[in-house]
Amino acid sequence: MPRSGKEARARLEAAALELFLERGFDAVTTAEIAARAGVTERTYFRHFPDKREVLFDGERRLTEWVTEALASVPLDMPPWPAMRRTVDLIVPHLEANREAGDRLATIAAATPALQERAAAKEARLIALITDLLATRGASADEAALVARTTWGVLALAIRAWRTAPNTPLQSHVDRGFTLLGRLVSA
Amino acid sequence: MPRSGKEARARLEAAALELFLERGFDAVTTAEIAARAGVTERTYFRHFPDKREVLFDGERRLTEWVTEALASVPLDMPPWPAMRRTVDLIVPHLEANREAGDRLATIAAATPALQERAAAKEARLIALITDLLATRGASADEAALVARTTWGVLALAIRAWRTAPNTPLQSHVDRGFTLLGRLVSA
DNA sequence: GTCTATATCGCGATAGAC
DNA sequence: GTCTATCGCGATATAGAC
Repeated sequence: MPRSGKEARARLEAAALELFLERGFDAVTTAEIAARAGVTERTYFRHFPDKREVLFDGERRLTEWVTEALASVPLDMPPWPAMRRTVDLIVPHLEANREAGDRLATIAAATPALQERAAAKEARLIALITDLLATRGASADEAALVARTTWGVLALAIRAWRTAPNTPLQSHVDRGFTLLGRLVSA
Repeated sequence: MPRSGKEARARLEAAALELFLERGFDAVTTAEIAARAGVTERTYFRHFPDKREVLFDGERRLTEWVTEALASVPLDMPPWPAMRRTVDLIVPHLEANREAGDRLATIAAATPALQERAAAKEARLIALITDLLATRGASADEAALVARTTWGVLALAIRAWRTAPNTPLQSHVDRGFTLLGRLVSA
């Protein structure tokens, strides 16, 4: 049992995932997660602020992808095309991590508390994108609108992708933007 | 102390609002809310499933407004214009209930747990709108996209309205849709 | 690491309202 | 009288303080 923080954290994540999939989120206690990971409950709460957060480390990576992707887009590109390109750059990451996303979706589907947390994470991510776009020179309104709308298309595409898994995510994304364009201009 | 459930519930809401504004959400216990309302803590939890929910009765009215507004829009109107009209119909309600919204925003601003709940409520409302639009004949994708996007514009307009209170909400809404149109078609 | 506050929920009994 | 809201008591788990 390595005491090194990183490994304990990883074991906690794995233990939580197993237990949640076995019994469902509500039927598992933090004490049980800690026990299966071979640490004390106290240690659990040193790594994660609450019972839900152990499931959302993937979300951290998502924000990194977004930040990096947007940073790689030329500064003279206006907000909307910049975000379209950012979405395109994130898609491969999402495709490569499909299973993690599906697992989370499965567990969260039965747990309102996790849906809340997920909604909050998405809101925070949109706020981050808004800030990044504003830094690139967009007005506050424009930044907020572009962030919300483009991310909305991506979120929608991901959902469609879950029900139609054989179509590449990028196709769902493209279809979403096309549809949006048709709707708004009509 | 009347036994009628409605009054107890109303007293609980009022008591919670007062206490949260006095001391902040985290510094108030459910026992204190119940005490000020003249009931037991157990009774609190019979009316509200958790400590946060007591603040979100207004949200229930919001969903009613949305449902009614959309129901009043002719069925042969396509989803996007139908939602634009729906938003216009909701705006007066929002303007009439500005104070309640401001109060909630004030309390929630300092409380991540309430921001989570608010994000979740918004997600549920968007899901409701999606369903309503689908019932009117929109495809699943179209319904979801229209719901998310139009509500996004409204949410944004409300935020702008809070910082620029002298401009009518409707102007913020119109500005949002105009800006969106410019962005998407560019 | 231990200790504790407090949110949340189950159950049986009671008491207004109709 | 029947309902349903409320009470009183108790149990457990999360989360934070010391």
